[in-house]
Amino acid sequence: MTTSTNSEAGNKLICTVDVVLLSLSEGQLRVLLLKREREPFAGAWALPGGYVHIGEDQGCEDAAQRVLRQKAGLESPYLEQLASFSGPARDPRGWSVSVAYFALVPHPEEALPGQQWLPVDRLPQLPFDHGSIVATAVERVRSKSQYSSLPVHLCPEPFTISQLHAVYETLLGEPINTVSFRRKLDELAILEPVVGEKRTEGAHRPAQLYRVRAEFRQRLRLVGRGLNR
Amino acid sequence: MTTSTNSEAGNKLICTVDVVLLSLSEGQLRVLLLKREREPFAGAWALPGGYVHIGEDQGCEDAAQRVLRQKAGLESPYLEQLASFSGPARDPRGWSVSVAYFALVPHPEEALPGQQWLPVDRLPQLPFDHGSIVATAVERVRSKSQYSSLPVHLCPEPFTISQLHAVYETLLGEPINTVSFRRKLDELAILEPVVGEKRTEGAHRPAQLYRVRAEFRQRLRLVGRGLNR
DNA sequence: ACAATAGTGTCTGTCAGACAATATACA
DNA sequence: TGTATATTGTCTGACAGACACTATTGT
Repeated sequence: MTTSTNSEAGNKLICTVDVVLLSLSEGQLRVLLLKREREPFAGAWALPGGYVHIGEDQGCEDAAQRVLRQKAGLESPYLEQLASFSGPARDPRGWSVSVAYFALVPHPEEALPGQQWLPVDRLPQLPFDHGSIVATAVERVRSKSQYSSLPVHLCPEPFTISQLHAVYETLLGEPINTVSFRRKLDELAILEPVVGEKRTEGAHRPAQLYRVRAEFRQRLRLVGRGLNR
Repeated sequence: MTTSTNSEAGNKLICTVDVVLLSLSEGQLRVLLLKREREPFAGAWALPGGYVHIGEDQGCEDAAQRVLRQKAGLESPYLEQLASFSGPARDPRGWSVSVAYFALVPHPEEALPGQQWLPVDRLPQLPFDHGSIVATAVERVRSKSQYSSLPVHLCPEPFTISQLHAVYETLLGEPINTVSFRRKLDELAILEPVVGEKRTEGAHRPAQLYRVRAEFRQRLRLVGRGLNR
């Protein structure tokens, strides 16, 4: 067994980024998977990802934004570093480090060819360790939803309080008191009302529309004592 | 400008780990710095860190444990992944990714030669981006202290509730209600009393000694609604 | 008018913080 | 006995959850 030295040829280390792009549709949290065009795992559905381009990227977050732009056509969704995954076996090409990010977007109209939005609770086996990466991201998002404004990034603007309420309930998997929810949103002061109103299907009072205030478009807001659940 | 390709020679990517080892002494949160023996920044005080050894390490966490063992002589403190730091400029040797970890230990008797424990609030300029890494770690630890059992790893066992209380107050920087604190510890059920008792300096009732229950030596315990402050 | 959802006002139980009482050591 | 800190018991204010009431639309 060779005593490993710093970073010599022959035993190259691979460095990639992977992005867990999440969205909400049909009452389910879904993740974007792409059909891989190259080996390894060509033809399999996997997370969007790619090599860090050291001539081009100013950091791994840059690389993640580039991957999102090039492979999912997205410009600047809410993006946050998740964790790094590493080891000799996770990628058949060799010892690898993947810096994983997660991003949240309102659900797009339709998936492009080679794209698929699958419910995170019913995923097939994924290549590499993408299964664990998705699981980690989902856990993080559900956890942060308990005490932050993170989920607003899943709502297409403008949205009603009821819509946002439903989003939180889906993520947390249990009912949230509507009165408390409104109170919290008030305290947080991340939303601003939009002039127009909105009417739902049926015959009832229309709901005020809101959008996220610019200051919180990229930054989160943490709540003092959670949503209290 | 070259269109960057995957990971060809000439433009090698560097992959390292860095560890923010934290401890509490004289009422201050302190970080371990080591005098660098090699370039770059030979002679400067910096975080313990090193290359990932792909022939030896089973992952970056392994590498971090190895660094702690070899450079600080520690066996298995509480260790958690912090974040990854990357970019073309953070390391003069080239485009680099560092997977950073933080670890908590009771303050050791004395620093070995070439080691130094400096207060995190009064650090000099550090090489690389070690200043940001430490800042991120401190923020994470302070934040987690609000709602988890993380700080127990800073107390030399066995310890009294009063000691632990002081640790929390130091980390959070404000007084914590003693009654609430005891109640929370009770709920958490992470501590178990040790047979012997302890007497402090003066003349007063001795305090019960506790240690962390084995189940929580490596895992954290989260509190429902924080320590409520 | 009726149905249905949006939004608000008010009461109640729970829990963190304050305060006070008790416990137990050494001097 | 006196002093100092540990530990426990009890009261109180703040706030989340429940409930009920008002608002506003289409049918």
